Amino acid sequence: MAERASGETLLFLTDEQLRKGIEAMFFAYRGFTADPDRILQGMDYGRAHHRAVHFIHRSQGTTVSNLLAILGVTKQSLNRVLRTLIDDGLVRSEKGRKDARERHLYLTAKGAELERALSDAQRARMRAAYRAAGPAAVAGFRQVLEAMMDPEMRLAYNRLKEGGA
Amino acid sequence: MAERASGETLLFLTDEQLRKGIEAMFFAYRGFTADPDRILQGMDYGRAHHRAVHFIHRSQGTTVSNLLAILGVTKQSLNRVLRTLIDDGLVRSEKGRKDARERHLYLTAKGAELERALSDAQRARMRAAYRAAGPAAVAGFRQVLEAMMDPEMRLAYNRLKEGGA
DNA sequence: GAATTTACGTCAGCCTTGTTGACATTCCAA
DNA sequence: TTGGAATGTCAACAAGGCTGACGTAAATTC
Repeated sequence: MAERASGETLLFLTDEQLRKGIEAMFFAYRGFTADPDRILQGMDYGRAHHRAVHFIHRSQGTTVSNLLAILGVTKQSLNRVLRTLIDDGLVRSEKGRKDARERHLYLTAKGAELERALSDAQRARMRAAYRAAGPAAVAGFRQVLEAMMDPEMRLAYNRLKEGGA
Repeated sequence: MAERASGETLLFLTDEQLRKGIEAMFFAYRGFTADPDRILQGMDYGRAHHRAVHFIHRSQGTTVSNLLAILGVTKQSLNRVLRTLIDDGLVRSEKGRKDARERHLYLTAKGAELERALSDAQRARMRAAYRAAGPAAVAGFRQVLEAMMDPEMRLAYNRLKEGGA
């Protein structure tokens, strides 16, 4: 607790400590997805739809290939999800003006409504966890998570962070 | 940064801050699973096998129903995974002595070998992240994750923590 | 202007991992 | 002895990944 946080000192990390962290990630991620999953079940949508809706909301007008890079799935997989969202009127797809090959994606009012329901639920849990742990813990939480990402994902993450409204 | 960590003060948490946390979880979890996934691909196993092997290693001699509770899947789903692991000689299943309905699960030498390969990879990433972030951040990381779990999962997590070698 | 590349959509088929429902067995406990 | 718990297993299905192949339109390059 009283040590330097700047990582110059090589920490002694036992396998035990690391294993606890691994299991914490596992169980916490379950909680992290539980509330949106509950909302989605019963609708014809799943976690994949949630992810698409989240990132389209985040970056209105983003292109398909950009979304592909962020989500890290194949275009066939994304397309299946996107098609249902478009057919159901949650997402609008627009030909690019500058480059007409690109499709720009937007949430419709209906899509924004679902996004709000999902993110409200997820934020509520995150808020409760943040409050329970306190601001210093939150800072550490974010630091460790960022350090755990693959470099490309860290880039994507930071691009999103900046772009934030 | 200079505030109390004990949660008495109600924090002001913007949707922006919370969203960043949500996205950090998403991208970090991808990194978290990436290395074991890479090892598993090519073998006949997947992430579900990893989880089973991990928790059997963790609690040698655990029963099927205990594993079921920890993993949060149906017995049919777990059984499929378990059967291949047993058939391939990675896991040994033993009738209980006290209660012969129960099956106690153990890793064989071969199973322990796979477990080691997987957890070495996962620990390496976790270790790097912990070192990069520093000990104070690590404490916060764990606090927030624990606060994010569902209560039953937190119980399971804590039971495992105590049981640790 | 022709050839190539890029962005996207789509069809078909496969795999893993989750689900529900039904049923059999074994065995503990009241 | 009888009900319920712990387990195994069969069948069927769905979500959401994947690969491979093909088509089209538009941009870019030669």
